Amino acid sequence: MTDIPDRRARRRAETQAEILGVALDVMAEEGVAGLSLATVARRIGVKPPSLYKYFPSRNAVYDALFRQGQEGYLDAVRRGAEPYEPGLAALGASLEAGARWIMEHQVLAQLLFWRPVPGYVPSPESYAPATAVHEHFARLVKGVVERGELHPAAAGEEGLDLLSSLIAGPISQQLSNQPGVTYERGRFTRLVSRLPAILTAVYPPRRTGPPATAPRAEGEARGAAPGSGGPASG
Amino acid sequence: MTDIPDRRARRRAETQAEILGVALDVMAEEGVAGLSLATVARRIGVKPPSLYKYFPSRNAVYDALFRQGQEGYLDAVRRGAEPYEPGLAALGASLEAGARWIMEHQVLAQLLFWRPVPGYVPSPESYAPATAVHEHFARLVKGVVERGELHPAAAGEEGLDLLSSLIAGPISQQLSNQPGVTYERGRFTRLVSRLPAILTAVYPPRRTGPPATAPRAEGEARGAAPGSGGPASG
DNA sequence: AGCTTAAGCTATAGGTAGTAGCTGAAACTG
DNA sequence: CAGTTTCAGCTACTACCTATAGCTTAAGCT
Repeated sequence: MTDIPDRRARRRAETQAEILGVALDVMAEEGVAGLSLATVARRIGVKPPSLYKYFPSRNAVYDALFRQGQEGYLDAVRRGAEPYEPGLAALGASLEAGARWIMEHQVLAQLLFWRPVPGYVPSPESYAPATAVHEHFARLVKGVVERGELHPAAAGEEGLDLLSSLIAGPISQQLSNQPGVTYERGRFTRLVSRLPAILTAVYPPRRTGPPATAPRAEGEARGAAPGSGGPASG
Repeated sequence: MTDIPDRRARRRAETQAEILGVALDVMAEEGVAGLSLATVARRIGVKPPSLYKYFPSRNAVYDALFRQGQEGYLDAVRRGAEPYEPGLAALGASLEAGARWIMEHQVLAQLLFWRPVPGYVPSPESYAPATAVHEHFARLVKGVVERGELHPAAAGEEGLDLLSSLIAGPISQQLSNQPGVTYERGRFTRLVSRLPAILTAVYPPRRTGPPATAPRAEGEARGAAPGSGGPASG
């Protein structure tokens, strides 16, 4: 039974993966910026300098995790949209899938979306999937517009900025005010399901022209709605 | 010329203030979690242990800054609303004033709204103004509702959560994607001025009842508008 | 079987937060 | 004004961290 050709490489990869896993644990306990390689080494049963055989520096560990996170998040938002044909439903599902992934990977999310580690800057390779995420949502919004569910302006630069801000809001609030809570039980995550309606209200798909300009159109405003039940219901 | 009674206390307060100021500088350069008391000591011209005569620990420095920040932010949102009588305009002005304060105090804002420092938890005293901020906005929204500019649901728990998420979105995006940029030149801060219109769209002031429930009310949606100019404009 | 490579180690440098205890001067007090 | 207290600064030290240098040993390739 000849072993797999490069047994060494496999072992090495396994150890690297173990390091990253333990690093995530430590970050969950001590805070993202509180990662200590010495603690990781202690837990996997080696002396601290041995870790440098697998990663050239602490920041390299962060970078590997950053990359893992970007790829996981990209995968999540893609899978979320997959079951649907292009349209508002696909966009909503993708947003929710992303939010769920974030709540299940809160430590990685902090690393991705905030910049909590002094001295660490993502390498271009690790950052690459972030661009893909942006393109993914741009494509989704374009699909929504083409289907006539949103005004074309939604696919413009400002529209995409607004979209990213709309999703960043509940996520950010949830992570900082109720960390450790699941998606279902979050006071802010529940708002994610209302984003499609809000988007529709901001960029209504009117043949009659672009959205109105008056910021305080009293009697005319309507359309966006709480996700379920009456106002202020659970 | 008898000196001011407690000359020592004044000196001491001055030194404490100097420490906090330099600490802010260091945090701006090295990252919020990258504050090093040794660096601060070097800059103000003393040896590191001397700082412990003024603050019992590094976290105490963070806590003093946290408190300063909370008070500054509370002051900003209050002043922002002051010139207006209760209503949507006051709410909008308060949101914008808060956003401006944040962009002018980005380091403090990170300390306040994210939790970037492992091991530091705000003391109850320092956290107190945060509650006041929440009450401030609750009161403002109540005023808007009483003036008939928003549906009463906006003043409910979920409405206030939505409001805080709506403002947290652009702020969070701005801080993490374009830090160091002024309020005026921010790609995301410009969205802040559109929040009142978005709120109006989500909680339209209808006598006919609570906002509609259907999340994808296609033809019916309208009302929320870009702050100025056409869609996707500057 | 022998050679190569890599994974672990110890020792060390240089950085940090924080404590203990000393000293000298500034500021209160009789 | 003199004595006393208080406090701001210091040095020395502990314990921890990241990271490097260089050695040893064993696993794995040829």
